[in-house]
Amino acid sequence: MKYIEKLRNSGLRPTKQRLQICEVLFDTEKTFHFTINDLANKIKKQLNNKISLATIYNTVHAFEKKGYLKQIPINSNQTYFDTNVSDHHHFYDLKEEKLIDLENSDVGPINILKKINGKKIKSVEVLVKLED
Amino acid sequence: MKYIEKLRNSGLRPTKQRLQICEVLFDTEKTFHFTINDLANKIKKQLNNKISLATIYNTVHAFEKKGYLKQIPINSNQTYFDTNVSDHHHFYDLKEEKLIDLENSDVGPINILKKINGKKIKSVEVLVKLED
DNA sequence: ACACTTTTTTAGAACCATTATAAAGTAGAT
DNA sequence: ATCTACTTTATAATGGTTCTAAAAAAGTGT
Repeated sequence: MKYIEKLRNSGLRPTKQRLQICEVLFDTEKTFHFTINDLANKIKKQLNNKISLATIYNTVHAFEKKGYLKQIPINSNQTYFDTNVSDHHHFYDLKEEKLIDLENSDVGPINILKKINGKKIKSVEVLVKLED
Repeated sequence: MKYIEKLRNSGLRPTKQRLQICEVLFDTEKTFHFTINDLANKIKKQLNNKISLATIYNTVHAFEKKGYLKQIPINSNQTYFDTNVSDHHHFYDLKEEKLIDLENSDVGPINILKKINGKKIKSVEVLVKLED
């Protein structure tokens, strides 16, 4: 299994559940956005066995901490995650309530001129809201 | 009262509660960021009478819909609002969990090159995460 | 001022995403 | 195989937000 080493290298034991969640998240041609609820449904459809909701939460947070997933900053009652961890941005279609990737090259270079003493910039995230 | 007309023009009846919330939100030298919980505490401190939490939620949402407040897109268990409704952005200090305004002039012009068919850009919001 | 309609406020219940708990199961090391 | 630390699990608890339905207030017409 190709994910065993990846997990072990991160200090995460390669359990059956984690490996299966890896398959659902990363064995896809395209990256995608999801909520925990989306992911739970996807897991139920794709796998024969059940994975507890608590495990899904734990695993997603563990993967996020290790940098295999990113949270998308957006106001919603649910938290959105992205399997695309490269530096990029998002459209948010307010009507359809859907996220669309915006590659870095689709957004001109962003230059933050203001500096805060003793703080470093960790990330710059752009959310472009769309209406009809 | 200076807020009576403002409310009436928006189709909101100028009730005692709404006027008092206006005072707390807009009778300040500087704009500020807040959660509903922050606002409820501020109201409790500044006013003698109690305003129901449901009313605070209703009012904040009404004001947001009318454009007197803005939601700040950030992942948190609470929703953050901003009394500064001008076009601007935010730093988010991850350690202190504090928001800092970033004026539009502090961020170079942002040019979204990608277009989505039949959709217009409603807003462009930048969140700059800070670490030590 | 009064009667009438519509909007607003309110306390409390309900909702629901997320987190905590604690017991059972599993992985890895010796 | 045994031991220890980590992981999974079902379920309970938490907590921000929304809903409900009754009481209060605001607006309108007379």
